[in-house]
Amino acid sequence: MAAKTDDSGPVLPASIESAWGLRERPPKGPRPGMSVPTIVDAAVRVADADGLAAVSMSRVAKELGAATMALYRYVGSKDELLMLMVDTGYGPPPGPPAPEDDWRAALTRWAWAEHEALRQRSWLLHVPISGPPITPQQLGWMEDGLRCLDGTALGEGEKMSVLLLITGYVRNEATLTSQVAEGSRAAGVEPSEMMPAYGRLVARLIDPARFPALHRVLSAGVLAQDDDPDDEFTFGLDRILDGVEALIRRRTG
Amino acid sequence: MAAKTDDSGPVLPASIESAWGLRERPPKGPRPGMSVPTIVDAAVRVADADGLAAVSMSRVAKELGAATMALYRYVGSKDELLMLMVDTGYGPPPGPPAPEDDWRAALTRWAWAEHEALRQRSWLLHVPISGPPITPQQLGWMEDGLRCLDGTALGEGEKMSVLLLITGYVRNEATLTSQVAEGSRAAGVEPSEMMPAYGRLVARLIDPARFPALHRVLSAGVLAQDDDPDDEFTFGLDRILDGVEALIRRRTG
DNA sequence: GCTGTTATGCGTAGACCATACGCAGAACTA
DNA sequence: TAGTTCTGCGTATGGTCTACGCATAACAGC
Repeated sequence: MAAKTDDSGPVLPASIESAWGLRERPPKGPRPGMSVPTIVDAAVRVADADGLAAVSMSRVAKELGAATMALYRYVGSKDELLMLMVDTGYGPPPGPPAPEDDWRAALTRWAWAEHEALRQRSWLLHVPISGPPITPQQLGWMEDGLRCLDGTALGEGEKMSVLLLITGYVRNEATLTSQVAEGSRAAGVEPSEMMPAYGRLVARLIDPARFPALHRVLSAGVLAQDDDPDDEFTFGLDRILDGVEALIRRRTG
Repeated sequence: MAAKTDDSGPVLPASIESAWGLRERPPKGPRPGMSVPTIVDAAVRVADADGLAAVSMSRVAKELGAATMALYRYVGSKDELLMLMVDTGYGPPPGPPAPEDDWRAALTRWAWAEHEALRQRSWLLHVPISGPPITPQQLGWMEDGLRCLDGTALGEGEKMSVLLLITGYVRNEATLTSQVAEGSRAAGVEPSEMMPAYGRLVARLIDPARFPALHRVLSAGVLAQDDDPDDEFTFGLDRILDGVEALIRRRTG
């Protein structure tokens, strides 16, 4: 009752509304010298080049040859800019599933597409997300994911839950992978030597009597050689899809 | 070959080494007026009260009646302090699995324990984690998790992968839940009205022809009533454990 | 063509932030 | 007692976001 909830729901930031094509420009006043997409593209360029930490309002403005405060005519806050950066950073959604794919193949392809987007733009993982997706492309990804489950016997709520489960997994796995990469760059170590070095460090720290299971894992050489991160990704994804498959079979049969 | 890798592996920050009980204090000089645990506790207190964003070096120092720069004698940087905050924020690990529990019950209990820790201290989710765990309690959680899989036919590497899968899921689910809570607080909306409001907003934005699957989900009223977040958590966890169970059966049989 | 309205570009300034550096003094060793 | 070493912390630098307000440009209506 506190907020305006007549039929419009929560208030949408102006820049997001314009991303949906709502809200046309009033004809008065001087022509804008920039546009929201221009600013977002510049911010994405900065993040691509120097990481998310380099994205400051002044840096983005410099990229455009504009003054810092000029940006605030287009985006309401830095957080709003970040949300729009995420939207364009993911890129266009992967498209509907191929007709010859069953739900599992389609969902696998979808997960790999998100994985690839996050691999190319690892700064996406560092953007603090502050709510469910409301930008056009983000919802486009959701749409394409939901379509993968179209033919199945799952309820609509279950489809959504499954998608949430998978996108969460993809994000998480990508986060771990990029942390290894960034850590190795920061420490000046070969990426292939990162996990082995971590294994040696933990082995040196822990007392085998207090950490028997961990000690056993390390003794088995689990972290000693660098595994292909893609194998790790496939492993977890297949476990989850096995679980989803079990549910679908139960609903079908 | 670039870094010092004789037998010590990567260099450990001083405050972390002292958390493991290594590195005793040299006997010279004035007695320290504070200690690392004192500082970390104060920082945790600030985060508990006002969120992670309120944790600045000056705020923590004020909490202790000390000067800002005094903290830097104990922790090398704010990031180091954050790492130590996470270690104590999680609290002690849940302990080894109960003898009467099978792996699935044990792992479920472990996941709920982490879920609960993250629910009580949602600022833990906002700490940018910058690498695999190296602090004592963090590795303690890992140890207790690995023990849940002790009797199974999984390989050591598979146990680690399963644990990574589950802890990632728990974190992800907790993140989503806390975002809803924080969003409702920020918007001044009842938490139970948050997801329905989101559903109405998305329904208003999307064109049913371009987003048919999404439209169908919303029409089915998926977001209309607020589901119990615990049910959502249980759903995803059971899917993952079903997948793990399938793997264990394959390895056993 | 003139006037009023409105939107833009952006300069200034305030309130934070992390942290590099260096100095005064305390507590130990020899 | 002299020398060494470590603590506490004041000062200063360079960065952040953004509130506010002013000059100006472009349109609408008369």
